[in-house]
Amino acid sequence: MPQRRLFVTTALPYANGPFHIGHIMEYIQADIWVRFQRMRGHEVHFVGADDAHGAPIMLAAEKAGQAPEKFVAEIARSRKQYFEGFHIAFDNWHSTHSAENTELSQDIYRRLKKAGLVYTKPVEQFYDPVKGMFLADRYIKGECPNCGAKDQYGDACENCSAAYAATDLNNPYSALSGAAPVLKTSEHHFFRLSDPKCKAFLKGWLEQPGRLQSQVVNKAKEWLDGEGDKALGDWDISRDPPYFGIRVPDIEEEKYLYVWLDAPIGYLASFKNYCARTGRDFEKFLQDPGTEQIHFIGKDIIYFHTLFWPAMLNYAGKPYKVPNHVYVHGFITVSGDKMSKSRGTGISPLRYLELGMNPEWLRYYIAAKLNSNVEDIDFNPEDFVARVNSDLVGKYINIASRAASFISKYFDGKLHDFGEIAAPGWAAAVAIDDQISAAYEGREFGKVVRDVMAVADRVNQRFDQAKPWELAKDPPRKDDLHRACSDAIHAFFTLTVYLAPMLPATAARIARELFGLDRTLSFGDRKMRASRIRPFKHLLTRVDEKQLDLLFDIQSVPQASAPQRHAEKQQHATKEHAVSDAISIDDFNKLDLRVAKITRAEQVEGADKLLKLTLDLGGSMRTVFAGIKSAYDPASLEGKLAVVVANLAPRTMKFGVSQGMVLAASGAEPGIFLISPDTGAAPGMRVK
RNA sequence: GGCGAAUUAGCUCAGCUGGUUAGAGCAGCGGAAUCAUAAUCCGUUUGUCCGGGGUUCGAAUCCCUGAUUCGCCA
Repeated sequence: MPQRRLFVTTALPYANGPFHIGHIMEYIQADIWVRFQRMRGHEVHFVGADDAHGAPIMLAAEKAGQAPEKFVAEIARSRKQYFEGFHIAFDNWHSTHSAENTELSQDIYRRLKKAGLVYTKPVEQFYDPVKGMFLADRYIKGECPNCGAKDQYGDACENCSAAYAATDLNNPYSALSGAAPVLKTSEHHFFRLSDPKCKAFLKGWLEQPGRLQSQVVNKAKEWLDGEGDKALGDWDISRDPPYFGIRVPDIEEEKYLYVWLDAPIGYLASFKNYCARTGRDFEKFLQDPGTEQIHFIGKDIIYFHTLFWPAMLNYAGKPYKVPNHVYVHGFITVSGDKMSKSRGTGISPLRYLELGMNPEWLRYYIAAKLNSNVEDIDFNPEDFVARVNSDLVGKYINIASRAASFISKYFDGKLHDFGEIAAPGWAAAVAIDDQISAAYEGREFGKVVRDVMAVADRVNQRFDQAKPWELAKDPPRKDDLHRACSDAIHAFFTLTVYLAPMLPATAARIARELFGLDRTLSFGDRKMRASRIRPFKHLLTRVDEKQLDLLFDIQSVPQASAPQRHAEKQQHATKEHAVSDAISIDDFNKLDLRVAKITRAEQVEGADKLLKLTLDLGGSMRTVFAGIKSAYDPASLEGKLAVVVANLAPRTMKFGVSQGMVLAASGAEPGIFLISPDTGAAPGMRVK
């Protein structure tokens, strides 16, 4: 199989807020695909960036009392914790507000102009005389010209659902300043998308077999082939100041490129930044005919990615290349409801992590529901619990769990060598390799999951039929025991290879800790049969339904600013107590750190940061106040293990005496994370 | 209002270009087992394949029509 060179991106998130579950779903989808391609030995470069420009960000920054540069930089800083938290392995993360993007965007603009596809014409638009800026439709309100309803937006009436132009509104006013807008004319730059050669190119591009999903082709052709007032129009690509964006080059007047022009160019900017960082030749790479440029996007931005984007790239010419594929996914709903930030529904990815929920549960669940269609998928809590607990833990992990103990106990970890013989469980697993591979390639992750679980079922069945627990009591049949258990372990390894793109961390642990493999898994490993294993350790816990209750308990979602404040305070506290110079072991030994079990956790009346914890230190009980209210719901803490500084002098606080301190991690980014001992630790144990 | 997509067991979903009595997992029910993180195994129930027409020897699958939901456009 020839090696492929893949340049893969995910849609650029708008830098005006934190990630929501929809972003995470897209990243998980792309990441799984990318990891699979890497396991097949292909060369993959996977990049993303923040989409930092445009009026909404400019206004949001203004509202926050910040320069837009600073505003988007802060958003950018918050991204890392999501990628690390959900094992999303971008090679590079950049921003459209960057030198690379300015250079590339202006370059592409110039080339389009040179190709005769850019022209200017005057546009009359509402202007806010107080703010001193032109107003997009969404910033204009007024009375509906049809039914007279008040406070309607400039595009459609929420009351009678009539559609109209902003200029049709009666008594219009600016949603920003309240001032009556005036009509004002300015010169705008347009991209001649309606040019016949442009449309002909797009038609050819769209219809290239295998390039796009058929549903996407149909949608795009609807726009492309529109007639009359639905005909494809030219694209307004400039904005007047004030605007946070990239200057239109080579003109005297101050004008900016529309954010949607420079946004997709951010894919290339991020990649260029990455090339510079890793010593690659950006232009050479793009021009290599073998390079495949692939974009993962959501269905809401098909328009931009199937019309504007390929046309821009095509007419900009070399070194730019048109996308090879645009892979579109649907939205994620939660219990059937459309996600809505304003209503506070949906799942907060950060909260998911803060609750200590395993990111691979979510990766697996999303994978199990994804296919190659543009369909919405639903996050259903009961379904989530069932899939993770039954499939992942009950079927798949259980194979290793039940077979490994015999191997360790009776065979000193050595596995049976089947030689040329294809043991049945392992053979069944290896036999589906082509369909697994094809399903991954075609983004049919749900099929991967179904196929893998079908084999897991069969392996469990065989294991039951062999009755190893009886064989173990019958010394003459020890060889049968060895075969049955070894076959199960071999099959388990093959299934682990198949699931590795979805469960990268668990697969890596299995490879390392169970099979002693000190390298990353490749798809070629599917046929490998190890000669021995190490003792089995707990691999994956089950989902506790209580965690889901907390995940959906909107009331207790930490306010965005609260963790931040706390983190600042923590840093402060660290400074106060910091031992800046090296310390001796004796100094360290002064600390009496103990494992403690949180037996009770309660809200403290009147305290906005504290929770009152009752700790079991293995015999003695303590009361400790911890400043973790912003990050933890009391109910989620009960029963958990923590680490406590047991010999800290008691301190009288407003709400009582605190007899120690619970250790937690926090950094510049929001979030507080309790330090918890690994499974097996018991209350009272000393931590050293 | 126009165009398009979706609608299959309690839940989540498979069912490719029409072909025998419509499938899986989970949940439910009855049993077995006790190696395994109460996991596993065996057996078993459930469907007007959204409604109604039509094409066909034969339709969940094609056509028409209605309902609901969701998009895109106006």
